[in-house]
Amino acid sequence: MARRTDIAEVAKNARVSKSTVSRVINGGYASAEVKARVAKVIAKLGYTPWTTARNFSLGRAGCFGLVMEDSQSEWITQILGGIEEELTAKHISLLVGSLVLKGTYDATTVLSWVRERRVDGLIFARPGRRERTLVDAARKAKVALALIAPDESFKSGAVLRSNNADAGREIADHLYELGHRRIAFLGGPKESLDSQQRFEGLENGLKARKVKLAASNVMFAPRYHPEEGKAYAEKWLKMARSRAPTAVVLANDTMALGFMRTLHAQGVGIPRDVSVVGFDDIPAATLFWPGLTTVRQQMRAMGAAACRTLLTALLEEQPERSSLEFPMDLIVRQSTGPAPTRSAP
Amino acid sequence: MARRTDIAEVAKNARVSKSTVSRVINGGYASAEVKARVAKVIAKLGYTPWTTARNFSLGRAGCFGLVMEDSQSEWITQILGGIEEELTAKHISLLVGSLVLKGTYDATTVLSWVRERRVDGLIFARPGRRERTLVDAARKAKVALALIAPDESFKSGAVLRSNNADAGREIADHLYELGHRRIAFLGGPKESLDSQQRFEGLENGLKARKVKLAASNVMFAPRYHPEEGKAYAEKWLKMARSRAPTAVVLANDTMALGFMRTLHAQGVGIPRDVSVVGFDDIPAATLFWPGLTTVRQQMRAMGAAACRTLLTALLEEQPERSSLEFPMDLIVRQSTGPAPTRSAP
DNA sequence: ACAAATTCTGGTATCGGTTTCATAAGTGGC
DNA sequence: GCCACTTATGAAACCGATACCAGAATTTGT
Repeated sequence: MARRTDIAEVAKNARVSKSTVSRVINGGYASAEVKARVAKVIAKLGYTPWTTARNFSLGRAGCFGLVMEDSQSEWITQILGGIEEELTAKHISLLVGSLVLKGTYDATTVLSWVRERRVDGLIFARPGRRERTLVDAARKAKVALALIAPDESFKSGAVLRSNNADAGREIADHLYELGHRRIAFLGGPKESLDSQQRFEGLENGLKARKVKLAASNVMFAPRYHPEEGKAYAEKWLKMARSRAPTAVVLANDTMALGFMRTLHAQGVGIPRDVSVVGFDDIPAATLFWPGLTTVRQQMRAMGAAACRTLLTALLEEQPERSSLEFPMDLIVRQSTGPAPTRSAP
Repeated sequence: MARRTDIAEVAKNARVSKSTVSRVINGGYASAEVKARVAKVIAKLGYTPWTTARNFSLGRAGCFGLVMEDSQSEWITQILGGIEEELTAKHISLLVGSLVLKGTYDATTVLSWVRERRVDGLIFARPGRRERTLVDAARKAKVALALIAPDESFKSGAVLRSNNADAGREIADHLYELGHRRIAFLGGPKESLDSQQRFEGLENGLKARKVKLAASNVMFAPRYHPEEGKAYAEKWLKMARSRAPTAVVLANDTMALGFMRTLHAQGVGIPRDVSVVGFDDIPAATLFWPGLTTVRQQMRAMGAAACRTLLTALLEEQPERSSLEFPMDLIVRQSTGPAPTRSAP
């Protein structure tokens, strides 16, 4: 088994020292003549530095870890797309680390990344409550952190978040302009900041239009789940048409789809009888009929930004400490339409 | 900045040599007394070997690479779940490698894993045509391979695949028992082996029941896409009810949902007027009304198996060379029902 | 023209593990 | 009680890159 060519072999062939070869590769002092000669030898031998050796020498891991919950995996494509983009663009090609799925809340993997592999940074993609202890542990271990989260209370690390409040306001405008005045909101768990912020945005947006959300039309479900949408749909069906909300905003798409699915099965027309708005723009949102009006998060951009902050922290040795807000994009599909005229038969 | 404790420090504290500490950790000769003493010191100092150094010394990368297409990302949760399971169970805790998404067919990342990082193995999750060149390149580079693919023509590496044919037959039985005799199949691209095998299974299953698939009821779409399902739905709507298939099998769920969505919008009842079966069991399959009857692949098990073969190849230094077939699970939901009675008004 | 600063280069130490080798101490067979 | 074999242990080499340092060559400044 022929050994792979190493830096010493290149040095020998180019009649220079290992140090010089290293400098040519990484950009230190080197005369034009030597640079050219070494480059030629490298090309001829097809030499590539061995990443592991380089990382070992530099005292790095050469990778970031990405942590996310199972249920968040809808976004993974986008987040990873953003990360890839950022890392391959850099001359220092760090490898995207790993990804953990914790069906059985298994923190050991993540902790082993920190303790044993000593990753150069951790990206938490939309950590839930259970992940908070992990985030704290990571912070204690002084790993560079980037959090894609609505939470502003994190005391260190970069925080990337979507502007839920603006999105809520935008939805308010959209619905108002369609003539809706009786609007309902079904949030996720009370502790979910996303849910809270989305609600507040909606409420403020409506308030600016002098529309009030009736307290009875504001609810919070214990979990983001289609069944919760279904439960609310059943409640909606029991209301007198003259009092039922003409538009319902649900804090995420799965709930919204559960809601629509149930109404649909009962012959309720969407948006004829009620308009529906979700959050997140999951793939299924387009597959449905009618297509779900929803709000998209710039996950790709957030993934890229997370990476960028970790990279600067790593290269410039300064702790990352920033907070960035990303606008959300309202995607109007067919599930929202003009409010039904009050005088129905 | 206090340096992390290294093996030398442990050795000093336990009054033994580095070699001995290493042996205690990795299981070489060591007297019971020494083992205990070293273990105690390790616990006291909270020592953990640095993965990068270990890998460097062993000449390994300590990670596998996972390659998949954007569009395949529906399965990522399951595949990764299986991989995680397998790796964390092993005492030799290899880190799950990375994941690439090639919106712009970017092979450089994967090739850099092989050339620079020198990954210990590559897992290709359902590689498409474009990935074939990558697979070939990887094979040429003599990296251990595990392919989650329907293709049996791969000459080396482990191949994990779903038993599409059996699934096709199972669907045939299911539909036959519901009374369906006029059945249609809409496949994916002609070159897609998955699609072919699914079709053949269905055809054979029906043949065994003496039911023939009319040639006009067998089509192959140029891509797996909801629009193709929609196009076929429009065709279906134009057929005379007495000649239109009473059940349609589509080669994947997105097409099936596109099909259902279009019919639904036109007031066609499912399964009252036509039964629908898909393949893959994507998350959206449950969100729809009616829920889509489909076939689930054991992605988790396949991910785990892929890992296992790579691990044995790595540890026992023998090239992996195997082929495993996994049964698929028919998930009956509401989109299939009794065939409509022939004598409709 | 000479000192100072800058550019260039090679030798050697270094990162933190594992592995080889030599040697020592037990262990068992006959 | 001697030889062969297994078990224990430490010293030193090693993996392949980068970093530091000293010295040589070149450029710059006055």
